[in-house]
Amino acid sequence: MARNQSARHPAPDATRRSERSRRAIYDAALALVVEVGYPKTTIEGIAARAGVGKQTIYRWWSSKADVLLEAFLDLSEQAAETAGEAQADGGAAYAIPDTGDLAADLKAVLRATVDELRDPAFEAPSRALAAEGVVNEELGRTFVARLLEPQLQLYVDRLRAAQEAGDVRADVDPRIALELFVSPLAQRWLQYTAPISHDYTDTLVDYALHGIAPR
Amino acid sequence: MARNQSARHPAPDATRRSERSRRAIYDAALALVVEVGYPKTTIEGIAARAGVGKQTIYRWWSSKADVLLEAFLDLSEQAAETAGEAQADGGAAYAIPDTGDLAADLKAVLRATVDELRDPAFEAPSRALAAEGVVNEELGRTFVARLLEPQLQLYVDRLRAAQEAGDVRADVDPRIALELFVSPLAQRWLQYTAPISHDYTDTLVDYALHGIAPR
Amino acid sequence: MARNQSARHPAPDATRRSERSRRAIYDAALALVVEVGYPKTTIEGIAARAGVGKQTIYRWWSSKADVLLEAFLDLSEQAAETAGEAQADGGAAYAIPDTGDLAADLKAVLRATVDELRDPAFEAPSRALAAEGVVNEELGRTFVARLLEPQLQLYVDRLRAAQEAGDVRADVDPRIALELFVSPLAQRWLQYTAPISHDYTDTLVDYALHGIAPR
Amino acid sequence: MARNQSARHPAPDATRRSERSRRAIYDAALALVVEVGYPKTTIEGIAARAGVGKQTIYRWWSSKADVLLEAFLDLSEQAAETAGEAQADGGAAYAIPDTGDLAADLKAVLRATVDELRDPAFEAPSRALAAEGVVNEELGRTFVARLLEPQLQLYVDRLRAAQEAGDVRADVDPRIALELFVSPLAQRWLQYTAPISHDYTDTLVDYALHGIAPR
DNA sequence: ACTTAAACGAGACGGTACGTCGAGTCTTACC
DNA sequence: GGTAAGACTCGACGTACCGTCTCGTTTAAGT
Repeated sequence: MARNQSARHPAPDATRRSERSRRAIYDAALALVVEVGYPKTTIEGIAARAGVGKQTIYRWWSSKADVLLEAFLDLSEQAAETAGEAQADGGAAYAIPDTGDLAADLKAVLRATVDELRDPAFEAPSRALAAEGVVNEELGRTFVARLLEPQLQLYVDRLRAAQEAGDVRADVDPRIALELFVSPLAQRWLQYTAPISHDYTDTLVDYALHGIAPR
Repeated sequence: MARNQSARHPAPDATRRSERSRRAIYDAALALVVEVGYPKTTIEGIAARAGVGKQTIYRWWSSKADVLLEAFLDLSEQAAETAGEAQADGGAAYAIPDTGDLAADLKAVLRATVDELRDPAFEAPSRALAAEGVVNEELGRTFVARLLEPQLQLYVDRLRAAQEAGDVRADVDPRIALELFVSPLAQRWLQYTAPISHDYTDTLVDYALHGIAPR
Repeated sequence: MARNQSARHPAPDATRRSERSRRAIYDAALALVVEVGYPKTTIEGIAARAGVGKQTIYRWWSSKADVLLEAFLDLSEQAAETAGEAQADGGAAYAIPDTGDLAADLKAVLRATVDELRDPAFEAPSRALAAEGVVNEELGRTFVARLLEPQLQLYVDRLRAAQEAGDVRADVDPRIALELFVSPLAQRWLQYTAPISHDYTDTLVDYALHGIAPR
Repeated sequence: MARNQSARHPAPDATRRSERSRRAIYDAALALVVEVGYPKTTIEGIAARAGVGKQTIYRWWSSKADVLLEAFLDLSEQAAETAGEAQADGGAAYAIPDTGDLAADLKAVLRATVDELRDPAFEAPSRALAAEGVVNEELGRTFVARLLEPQLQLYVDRLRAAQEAGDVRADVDPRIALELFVSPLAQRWLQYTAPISHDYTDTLVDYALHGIAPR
């Protein structure tokens, strides 16, 4: 995304880019999405609030969604760095704890996720990006690759460890397995199909680990 | 949804409504969403294609999303009626077959769902509605209540039957259980997190029934 | 004007016409022109205010200007009848007094005209009709024939009497002569070129009678 | 007129204004008024014909009448410059000739005016503006101040010269005197009360100079 | 008095234009 | 050459009325 190196104009010189403007644009975009919602957030509005010319936005990003995506990635990275042991490779990732009790570890992480999903500063932009991604495949794939997949990979890692510890069957595909508890939460949140809670995610983990058929 | 009896104008007289225009608007809206995509579908475009004045749309619906929602509901109902034993109450519902083999029944239905999700005539509008619903809570809830939940209820029914047959544990909540295989498919489709296939949904059913922990 | 007997529909049956509606339409049209001005007076507005269907207006008149013209003619006739000795032929005409003093008679009538031009109930509709007539030749000619010319004819009559009395030269064309004092007043009023007053019209009469060259 | 510095938007920067667009708008407005008439001339039509966005019109003018007024002023100035000895101050004014024969001078100028009033390129827009001015006092006053009064002033000047030469009585008010021949012509033209011709204006001058009473 | 057809009130309809907003492009002046 | 500012063309918005077209419902003439 971003970086429209398609045959536009001469192609901007990134070394002369104004860091100040970039930050102001990120801040304005995120603030507006929280305050007035994504559909009413406009490029003109972002430019005005950031004290920036419209052209400066069009020079570096290709669309409103693109601006917001980068702003949100930036926000996530900042949050990651702030909140502690950021990973070396710049990923926004914490590892999932491994106390030896898989169920407890998953429940803990999912409870934290539930809490995060309720924080307006995260909810508004991520909802907006998710919505845009549903209808705009390119953005959707970027969103997944840059934000979602790295997080899911943490579950894959934890599940692999569990397989080695014998807590998960060896023939199970971890990438699919994680969806048993992650996707239901995602759908309830995204589509308002039902409320989310700590109890709910606990239940999901239990069902996912042991199935719903009689043992 | 629709029918904004809030203090708009005097409130139109539904008995005088033109059935012809309504149908033409549904057809135009669905066709445009398929052809040019939801964001480029405009009220003016729908009106022009339907051979209808813009005011006729604004008189009966409050937004583009609202038009499309009703158009899609109508389409679903028609499809249900066409395809066979429609329910008495106008519900768009088929029951899930009960051959006695729960796994096989679920796999069959999910395979059919995968196929449907790939039909452009259904995919374009439902994707558009889902996206809009993510960012517009009111529409989202209506979408769920009118379209999604009735379909999910069929799974609830089948799972309850399975509980009585002893194929699902009695302490399992069917409304949550169904999410183990429905939500992962939904998320992959909606967010392009990974490809969908018959094999994939088969696997989901197996994991959901028996869990991922060693038996 | 009015009575569009052109090949429209079957042609309405005037004998069954609702007198009540006609009056209500006249009243509404005149009131709206006074209250909101001619451009903001709409057919829908007149119909609503008169408690009448739009079709009832379109059935009997061909345009907004046409409605107002008849309404104003009706108003003029009423005013004429009310104010005294209406002429036999239904004309809205009083004769100009003939006291033997031409200058005094003309000044008196023009002073009365100045007063009438300041009465909002007359000013608003007649201004509207005059304006429409400037740009719509057909209406303009009707306006002149039905309203203006009958009034000017009174001056012609008075001037002819004056010619017989030797107060006006025999070789003067009365139809042109009257314009020397009527048109300046009309232009000042219509076009706001300068204020109008009794003194002003008195002066006009003096100049017109004796010229501006040295005697 | 124009320049609505009232609390609209931030107020556009006139130095950045596109001269090309302005000219194109003037040309389109005048052409449309001539071709389809004032009522059927629309802002959208002007914009389309001028190859200009609607917003560019709304940015610089407040109404259709305002556009046309400026277009016509511009046309008049151009005509003045083209046709000869334009005044220094940008006034659209020629002096009225002074051959020593007042009657002949006035008749010559009025004959020229009659001819001009028949030129469609002038007639259509000036009729439209006059009509609008009748019903819209603000525009009417601007029309008079910017277009009409400067022309009438020429008559005032000529009449004053005539007073000094002893051809007009000293106690006559030239501003009123000029109306004796100008206003009748104006009214016949504006309101279609009677045809205009060179003979007619000659007669007006004779009547105005010497009056209609016996000498 | 009863019938019946036209006028009537109401208002939905296909349209056109309104005046506004924002998109994305282009130009100007500044640093 | 990047930038703030903002004018530009363009397209869609949602609204107001236009003039036409049904709908029942009066209502007045002719049986």
